[in-house]
Amino acid sequence: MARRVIMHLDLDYFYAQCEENRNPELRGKPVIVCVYSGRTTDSGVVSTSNYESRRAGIRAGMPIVRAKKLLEGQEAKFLPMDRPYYEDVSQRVMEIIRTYADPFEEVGIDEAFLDMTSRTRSNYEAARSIALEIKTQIRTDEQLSSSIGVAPNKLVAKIASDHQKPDGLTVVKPEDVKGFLWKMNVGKIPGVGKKVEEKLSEINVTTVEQLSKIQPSLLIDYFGKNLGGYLYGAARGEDDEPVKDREQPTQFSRIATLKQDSSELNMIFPLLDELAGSVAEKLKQNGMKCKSVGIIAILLDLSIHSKTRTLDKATDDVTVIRYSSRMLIENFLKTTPAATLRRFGIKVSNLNKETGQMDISKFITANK
DNA sequence: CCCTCGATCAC
DNA sequence: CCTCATATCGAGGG
Repeated sequence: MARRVIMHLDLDYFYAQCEENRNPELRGKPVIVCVYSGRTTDSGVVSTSNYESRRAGIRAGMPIVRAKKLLEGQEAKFLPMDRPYYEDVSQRVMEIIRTYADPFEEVGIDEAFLDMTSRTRSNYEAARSIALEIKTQIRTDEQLSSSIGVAPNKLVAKIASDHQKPDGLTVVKPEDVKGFLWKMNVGKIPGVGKKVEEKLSEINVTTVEQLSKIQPSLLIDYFGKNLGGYLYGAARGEDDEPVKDREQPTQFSRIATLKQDSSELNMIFPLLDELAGSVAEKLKQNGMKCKSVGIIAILLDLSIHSKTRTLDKATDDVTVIRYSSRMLIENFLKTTPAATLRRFGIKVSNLNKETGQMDISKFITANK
């Protein structure tokens, strides 16, 4: 197997950039795309903001109220998220870049991995010029800036695309991987979030270099076989994950915030019905059926609880989803008397495309 | 092996 | 002050 050339592409401040394109008046001003929860006029959080906003300290996940304070006196634009619109734009961009790679893997709405090995015959300079070509085409066709990382694997490519943003291009050749990662904070490693970072700092590991000095047995003890093994390789810039062509989604979920905290079924049911309709529609759009239906309850203290039930028969019927969800939340409230809900959600999983799918798996099982 | 549930990540 | 969507893993129970 030839040494791989993997590319990771990330559309810069995607939602906010889409909004700037839709309304060029916004350019140059702080633009903040928000998820409004609908409780009070400004309840909710920041989803994405442009760089004018980030300069003022705005970050994703920040309460809208706080963002407004940071931008007091400035002509900032706070906009509600318009997911369908961004999905349209995303789809067009993905169609463009898909043509550049053999295996191509969409990751979320604004990211993708491309395996460029065969197209570049493992040549990094060839990869660099294709990366520039891709960036140019996305800018020309969709007026979007993007950042690209090129490296020997997905792990390093992803870190590289994040390295110089916005409008960046970072190429990390195999011989440069160590130097590139060495001084980085472990938090830069995908999969290392707040919790893992905290746990690592307990054993005095904050940089990739320090992580690379830890015995694999200790990492596995600490994080389990899977994550421990991954971290051991990650510290060395090693990662074997293949770029895989997009598979079918395995779950759909919808979650929303109640207008008022409540533990009353009558208050929850209208929202439940709406969510059930939404996931059922999503199933039908995709020509899929679900074998499991679940609910998600987020309580006053923001603790998250979930209940799932597997059905006898796969369905895309809104009534089945509605009644399964009703039963699950009813049961949850019965068995958790103190529970007061802040948010509520429905998740369908165990998705199948074909109706005959079950028979095939039975056939395989029977023949083992 | 399958199911359920909570935790974590990261968008 | 605290949104929303998806994937993955480990543990526990069967």
